[in-house]
Amino acid sequence: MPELPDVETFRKYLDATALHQHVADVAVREKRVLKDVSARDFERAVKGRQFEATDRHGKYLFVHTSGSAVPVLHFGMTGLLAYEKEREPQRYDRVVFGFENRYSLAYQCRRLLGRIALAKSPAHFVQDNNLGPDALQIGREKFVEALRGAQAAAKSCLMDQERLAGIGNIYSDEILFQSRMSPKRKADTLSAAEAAQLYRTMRRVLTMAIERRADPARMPASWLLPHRNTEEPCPRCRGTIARIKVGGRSAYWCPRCQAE
DNA sequence: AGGTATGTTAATTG
DNA sequence: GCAATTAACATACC
Repeated sequence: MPELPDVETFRKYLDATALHQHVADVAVREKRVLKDVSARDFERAVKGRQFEATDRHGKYLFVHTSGSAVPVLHFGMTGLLAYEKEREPQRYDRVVFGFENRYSLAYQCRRLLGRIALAKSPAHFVQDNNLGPDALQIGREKFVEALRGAQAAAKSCLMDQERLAGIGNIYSDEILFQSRMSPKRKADTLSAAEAAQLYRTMRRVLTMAIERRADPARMPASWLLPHRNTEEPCPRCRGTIARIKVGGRSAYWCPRCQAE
């Protein structure tokens, strides 16, 4: 799940559950999810602190606490948050934050592709990891600039976190589908009008996906996302959805609707 | 058994 | 040296 709309949904979930609470206990159950910090140091940085505010940049969630270090949560392909009272440990719990009210917030990650780090600040983290502007923060001009001159597919550029942060495989497919643009289309062949159109579609798709809590079941039936497989017909023309490899990832698309 | 899956990154290729 | 592609990571499902 975790692309920009999913992470924004996790952020709101954390805000609605764990914000303003004091962390009574931190349990690192799988130290491989920690990036550049030991379990001992991570626990020491967070335990006893209060969760004060959250931020998001691209697919990264920042949790400001009453301490100086900022935990940074990244969800890989299978990460999520679960807040629950007197929660029994579950198999894919990797880090669990326990609060004074006996509830806990578990960071679950089945495939261990997600990571938790400590940053000095979101700005430092963004800089250190060469992240581009957040896909919902970037303006049209900068967006066009970010795609200009790239020989790769526009889809690959949309997913390149150093150009633009937040879009992954599913939402890049959705944006191209709604832009009626082929996933094979090279970025350097886009006209100014097409790039601007892509920008507007990107904003609409991400905004609507957040409103629907990034839940595929809630997305409009006219979107590709709920039919993103080769079994169902294109929701627009009832043609056959195809799958091809673009930049090493599977792109689902409608060859009839999305011109080459 | 082999291929696929919402992500990142190290290694490799051109 | 750079940009772009591929392999590897870990786990589950068809």
